[in-house]
Amino acid sequence: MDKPATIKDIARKLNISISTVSRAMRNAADVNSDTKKAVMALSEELNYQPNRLALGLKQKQTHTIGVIVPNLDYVLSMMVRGIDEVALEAGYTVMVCQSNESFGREIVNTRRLLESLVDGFIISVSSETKSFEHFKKIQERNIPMVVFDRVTPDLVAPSVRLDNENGGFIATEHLLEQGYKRIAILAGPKNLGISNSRMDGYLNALKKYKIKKDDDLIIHCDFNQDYAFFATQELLAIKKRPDAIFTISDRMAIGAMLAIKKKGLKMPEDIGLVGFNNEPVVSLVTPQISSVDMSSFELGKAAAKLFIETMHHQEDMSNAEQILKPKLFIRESSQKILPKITR
Amino acid sequence: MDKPATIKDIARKLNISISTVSRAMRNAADVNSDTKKAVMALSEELNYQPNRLALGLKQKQTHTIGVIVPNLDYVLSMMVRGIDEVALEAGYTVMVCQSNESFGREIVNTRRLLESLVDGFIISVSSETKSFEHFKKIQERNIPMVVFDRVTPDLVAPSVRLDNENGGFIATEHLLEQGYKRIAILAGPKNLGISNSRMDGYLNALKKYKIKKDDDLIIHCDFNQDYAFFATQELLAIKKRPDAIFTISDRMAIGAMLAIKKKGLKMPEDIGLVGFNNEPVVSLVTPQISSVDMSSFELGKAAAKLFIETMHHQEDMSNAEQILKPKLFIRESSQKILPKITR
DNA sequence: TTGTAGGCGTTATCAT
DNA sequence: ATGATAACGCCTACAA
Repeated sequence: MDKPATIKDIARKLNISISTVSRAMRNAADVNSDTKKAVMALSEELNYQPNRLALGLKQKQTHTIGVIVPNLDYVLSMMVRGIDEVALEAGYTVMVCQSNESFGREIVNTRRLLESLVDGFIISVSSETKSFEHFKKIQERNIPMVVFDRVTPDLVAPSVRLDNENGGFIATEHLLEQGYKRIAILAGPKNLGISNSRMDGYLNALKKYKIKKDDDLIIHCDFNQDYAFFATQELLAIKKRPDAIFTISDRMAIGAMLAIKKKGLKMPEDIGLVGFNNEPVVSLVTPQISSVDMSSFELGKAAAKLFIETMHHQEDMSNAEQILKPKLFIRESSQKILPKITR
Repeated sequence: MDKPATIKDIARKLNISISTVSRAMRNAADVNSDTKKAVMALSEELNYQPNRLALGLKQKQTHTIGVIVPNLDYVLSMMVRGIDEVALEAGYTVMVCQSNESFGREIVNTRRLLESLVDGFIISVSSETKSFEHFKKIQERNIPMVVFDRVTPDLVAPSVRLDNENGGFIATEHLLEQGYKRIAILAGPKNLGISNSRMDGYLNALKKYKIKKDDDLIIHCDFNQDYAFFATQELLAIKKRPDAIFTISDRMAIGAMLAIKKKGLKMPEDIGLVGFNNEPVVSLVTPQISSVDMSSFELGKAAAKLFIETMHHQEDMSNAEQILKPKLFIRESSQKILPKITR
């Protein structure tokens, strides 16, 4: 009972040829229904399962999509679920690899998946990645590739992402509308497009409201609660401290919140706070934190759909770009002015 | 530049035989260093990458581990990271599939991975799964398989899990020690071993403290915040309401907390609450929720290590069982009696 | 040290 | 309707 049955075994036992069995399996048109039945019965009995490696080797496609993500936090695991959903539907198996935000791991993952002859890639790049040669190798081979979420201009490929600039803008504009004047931003690593875009949105909002940007209020730190905590402590220590903080992730917002509480400041009265991602946790903490929502699950689905389109179209789709609109969820941490009730 | 270079291409260009190239690649002992150099140079130039399918087909092993998990929530994604870590180290690629808590998806995933000739499986079973035939097929083929986290007696295999019974016990005992008398439990689906074990621990603790179990206080509900919310509302509505609740997950604890707050009850004074998993969120909410910790990352690593052992050992390891000890983190939600300060 | 040939499990082409 | 055969990319006896 050890090694799997092959069509060869079936052919031998049935005294017919391999090719007939092969045809019967995929119930091709021109095969006697009796032999077909016999083949089916025996393959059932022997618990036959096709060998995907052989198949892949032969047809040069594996019906597998390689997905590379920097981690599996709340947002990304939702996206992966979305990808999975659509891919499965379309008959693809998904192979998920985590780069762990490491450039090296990303390269290894890419190579392995390439060697495994995946039919294509859906990628969100690691925060450490500054060179894109490993991904360009994919493109040189003409293998379909879609990037999602963390998109970068250095990598020209069909992409699905949030309108991060707009996300940064609406978050900041909201704070301005609430009357906050000195708004700080906790941004991510400098090379990360997602971070820069959100910051651009922040800067545009300031500009619109004719507020000069103050470099003291712009902090780059790791995507991480602890860093955000310390960064916020520093922010709160400067002479003219900010009266609001926009963080480009909820994790960071949590860190900021803790630092604010520790300092004894009240939200939204003393200081406003807006995060990004709208993870469930933000409505569980006190005060509830306002946050920019992207619907991660939908974004994942969109990425997979775009991928499948890319597969089927012959033309170059490298500038297909799908941009989802963010939505701000306003909560206690930033709502200084209560909405008027009109009647 | 389209299709990948093969050793055949290299052989042809170098006017040597395929086997020589093959040997040179894996720098076998008996190959002229000049030809070796030439091969290396050319393979570099052609950007040669071995074809894993061909390799796998030939050697009947793919250096790939199939991992099947019910979802990618906080706990499981930490475990997957642990698995990934160890597997990568050992030269394995990990293929993660989510069953989405669906029996059907689990079967499909298993079949696909089997067809892909993964070298083995590391599995956490879906909550919906009551029949295990699909997994037994793996074992019939003598393919190594380790189950982790969600382990069940219906599936005999090497396993790594938390001592869930003990987890339930220490949580409940803690509540009893704090003076709570009517302790309810929000358990998971009835067929889920992880849930039953935690409940056993709960029952044992009651027994130890000579408290009769009260079926009104034992609720089975989905692993889910909303269900827990409603279940708790019902619990709080009965005439002799519980004065403490133990939930077998933190998600459920959150749901319970919300219901408790809504009812206007105070933790820990009016009612005690203990969760399970010790996810970061429990120390962010107010009050902070006590929770039983399992170190998910370590558990994942242990699972992968056990898997690799299983691979290398010839003997049957099906009753290898590794059980990690849980640890209770006591927080505001259950600490009625403040610890005495001794001097 | 290098080459030849057969085979891994499957499909596809061409016969029959 | 069915069979024989070559091929996919690689490895491995065995032979030279």
